[in-house]
Formats: sequence, C-alpha cells, structure tokens
Amino acid sequence: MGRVTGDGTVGKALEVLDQVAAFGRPVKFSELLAGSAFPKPTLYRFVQTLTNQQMLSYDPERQTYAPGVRLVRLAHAAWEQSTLAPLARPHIDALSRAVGETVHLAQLDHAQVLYIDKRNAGNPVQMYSQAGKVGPAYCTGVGKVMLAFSDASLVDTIIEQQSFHVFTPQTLSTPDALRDELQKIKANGYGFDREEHEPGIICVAVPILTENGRVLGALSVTSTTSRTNLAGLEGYVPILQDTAEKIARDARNWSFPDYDTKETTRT
Amino acid sequence: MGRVTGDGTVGKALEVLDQVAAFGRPVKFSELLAGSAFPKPTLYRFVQTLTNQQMLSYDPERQTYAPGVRLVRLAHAAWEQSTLAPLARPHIDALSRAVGETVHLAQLDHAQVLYIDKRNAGNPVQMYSQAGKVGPAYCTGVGKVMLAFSDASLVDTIIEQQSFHVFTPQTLSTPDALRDELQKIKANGYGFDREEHEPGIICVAVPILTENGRVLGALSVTSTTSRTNLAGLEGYVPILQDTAEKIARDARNWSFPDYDTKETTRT
DNA sequence: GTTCCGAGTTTCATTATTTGAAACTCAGTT
DNA sequence: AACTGAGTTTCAAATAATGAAACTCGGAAC
Repeated sequence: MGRVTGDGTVGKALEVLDQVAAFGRPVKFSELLAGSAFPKPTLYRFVQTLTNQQMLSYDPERQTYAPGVRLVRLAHAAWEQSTLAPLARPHIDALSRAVGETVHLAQLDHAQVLYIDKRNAGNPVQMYSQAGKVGPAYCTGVGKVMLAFSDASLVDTIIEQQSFHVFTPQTLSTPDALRDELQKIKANGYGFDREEHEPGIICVAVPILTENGRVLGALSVTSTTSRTNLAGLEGYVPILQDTAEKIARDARNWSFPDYDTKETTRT
Repeated sequence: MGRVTGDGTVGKALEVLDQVAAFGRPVKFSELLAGSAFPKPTLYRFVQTLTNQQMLSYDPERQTYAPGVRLVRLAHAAWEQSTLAPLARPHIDALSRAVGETVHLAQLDHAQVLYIDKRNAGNPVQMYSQAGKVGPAYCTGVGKVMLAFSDASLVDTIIEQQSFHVFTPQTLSTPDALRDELQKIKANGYGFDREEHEPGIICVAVPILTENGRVLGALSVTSTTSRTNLAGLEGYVPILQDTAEKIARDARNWSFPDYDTKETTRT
C-alpha cells in the first residue's frame, strides 16, 4: 500500500523532516507531536538530532522548528547533479528570450510534478511555481505531457495516487477523463493546460524524451487568458519541441542518469 | 563540551550525504569508501538507506550516486521558511531593476556565506542556480559586511575557521588584515569586494540589520572592473541601504524567525 | 578456458544505539 | 499554594547498527 517503509533510524528521522516541511510554516514541537506516530521522547530526540545537524532550524523565541539551511546547500548539489536543469539552462534561456513568456522545466518525482527551473515573463505574472515546488501531475501541462509518454504501468501507479482535486471548472477530475486526455496528448506530441489548475492561467507543454522514448522531463510556456489563447500558445510548439530535442541531445551526450529506472534487466 | 560531528546513526548518515554532495559530481561507491571513515558494509548500508529515501539518486548504468531529488523539495520548504529570501524578494526585484547589475542576497551559515537569492544583470530571476551556493566569508563583499556587524565572539569563531586562501593579489590573507577591514566597514556602514575573490569582479555590500543591530543577512551589487569601478559602485550605497532597511522592516512585521529582542532574560 | 582479482554485496554474532514509560522541571495558570 | 501541560531527562529493555569474514560475479590476466 501507500506507505514506503521507513528503513531504520535514518528513515524515521527523515520522516520527521518531511513532516516539518509539510507544515509549510514554522511548527511547534507539540504540533508535530500531535501529527506524529512517534512517542514524545522519541520525536523529541529526532527533532534535537535534526536541529543539531542543521537539517532543522530552531527559533528559540517562538519555539518553532522549520527546515534548515543545510538543506539549501545540499539541494544545490542535488539540483546541479541529479536534475536536467544545469544541462537545460542555456536552451531554456534561449527559449525564454524567444517567446517572452514564463517558461517551466519540470521532472516527475513520484506521483508529482517537480519544477526544477523557471524563467519569468518580462512582466511577471504572479504564479505559484518555483524551483523545488511540487504540483499535481493530472492538471498541469507538464504533468500531463510527462504522463502521456510514460509507461502504462507507471501511469497506473501515478493515477492511483492522484487526488483529483477540482481546482477549476476545467480540471479533469476522473482517471478516465485523464486517460482520454493523455491519449490525445500522445497522438499530438504536446498538451495544454486549459485553466485546469488556476483560472486564467493556460500553458502549452512538450515532453523531453530520450531516443528510446523515455521521459526525462517536460517544458512548458505559460501565459494568461488575458494575454493570449490556446491557439496563440500552439504557435510555440515548434520552438518548444526544438528546445526539448536539444536538451535531450545534450542529456545523451552527458549520459544523463536513468534516475527512475528500476528493475530494467535485473531479476 | 561540543561534539563536532556524529550524533547517532542519523548524524553518520548525513555525514555520508555531505560526502556525496562534496564530490560535486556523481560518485562511485569505491570512491566514497576511499574517503570515508566507515567500514565497507557500514558505508554500503548508509548509501542504500539514503538511496531508498531518495536523498541520494543512483545511476545504475554508471553505478554512481548523487544527491537526490528529495533534497530539492525539502530545500524549497527550507528556502521559504527559514531564509530571508521570500520576504526580500520584491525588494530585490526593485533593486535589480533600479541598478541593472547583478544583485545577491546572502546569509551567514556557520563560517561561510550562503547565497540565498540572486538577480542577474541581464536576465531576471534564476532560482537555485546560485541560491544554495556557498562562498568564503573573508573575501566576499557580503561575507565581510556580515562579519563586520556580528558579535566579536562570533567573529573570532568564524575567523578561526577561515582558510585564508589567496584567490587574487587583493585577497586579505591574514586575520589581522581582515579585522582591520571589518572595523573600517563597520565605521562606514558598507563594504567592497576589491577583486578579492575573482579578478575583475567587484562589488559593494551592505548588511541587513534588525533594530537591535543583529545581522540578518547582506545585500550586494556586483559588477566588473570593465563596466565600472569602486566609486561607481559606491553610488549604489543609498539604494542598497534603503532596500536593506525595507527588508529588515518586513522581517520584523512578518516576525520571521531569527529576529527580535536580544536574549530575553526576564526575571 | 581457467584462474585471479576486486568492486560490490550478504551474513551473523557481537556491540552499541535507540526506545518509550515514567518521572521530572518549570513557567504560567487557577 | 496547587494545578497544568509543554518540554525535557532517566534508564532498563528492546532493537538496530556494526564490521570481520565470507560470498558473488563480471572482467582481466594467464
């Protein structure tokens, strides 16, 4: 079932770290305790250890914990070494200059979309996304495009984990509706977000695929209904596909890790 | 007395994580083993656990490990909750537009400068490209400015930990030279980087201080000797100080961690 | 083709760490 | 003065981590 087994003490500690991060704000020990499976002294020791290790920061005044700065340092290394971002950067810069709209680079992380880079439009639209932020896979352009080109078994797994929360009247709210959409996207080679996540926000997205057709990530151009429409965005498809192809080519040359391939030829 | 490293199993596992990150590239198990104090099976189990937990990613093709995507997600929470960056963002945007040069926002993390946000001269907003990067405290504008306004005891501790590596002929290479410089910076209220870290790169920096004079972080405007000179940069001091003040004010209003009354010893 | 080699992996008895019920501290109530 | 409850410490029992040794297995050497 859903729960990945926490392996050992380290797994438990990281579970606590996730809990703190999930709050989205500095959190008191008692709040953590209320939402934790661990007994008080156990949780207490984990929080102490993580704070010592700078994985959490403690505000002595308010007596709250928040994810710590050590994570920011570590994530920089992660971003540089295990994401497409550094490789894609020059291509995204060029794309951004060419289209003059907000550009996103995303990867699939478990059942969610992880935004790993972004370029803002010249006149910035206030948007929810940033590098490191996660979003739903079933109602974002990048999410749907990545799913559309993923293996059926992976899609099944991921669809099971979607909440299908209805953000707007356009949100695809059932697995079937999503599967239909994925099929159309696969046929077209690109996909839209038709205000499915945020009203007024539309986007066009393409997958970044290896030669063998494995999904590395996705690229999108985002705009607003007040600035353009789907037909307008569709005009960006060629340059998006061109950019995606360049990124994929660079990725091959760099021999990018098969980061989510497990059990390929092993028994 | 202080244990420098290793509280429990969690501490050891995080030590391994740091080791991987320190390589700056995907690393083989044997390379890790060579630089590790842990026996082979112990290290092996840590690496397995961290990989299971997505704190490391494994490339089965090349048999290498790199910091994992989970860190990127966690760091986003850290960046939003325990750094000045989200709060400072609008002010830095404004500053960036006004000066048209590269702008950095940094905090002190142990004995190092941690860059938490950046605006490039030409292109707006690039996340995590520089955010998360660390630099030396003794030879960067932001580093020296933060030290200049820190408590003497903290400065002593930090100076002990500096390498005083000589990057350029201008690098301050002794504690005494640095202390002199810090005194001058404190008197002026702002500081320069006179090509001390990279040839041709100069900057002017100001501290971000609370009402009580506690250092929250630092702001800098960076340019090159081919574009301007120290006198030119000095012209940015008023707008830098203004921006720093606005950030400090917002920090107080938002009552963000790491602010307010000095050691409350009420009786 | 066989042997050797060594990186990576597993085993298991030993050892050290983690665990959590209970007890304690202490500032702020009642 | 007694109560309360969040946060902290204690300590014997339960559990997990440890690492020497042994094993795998693909490739290099003979």
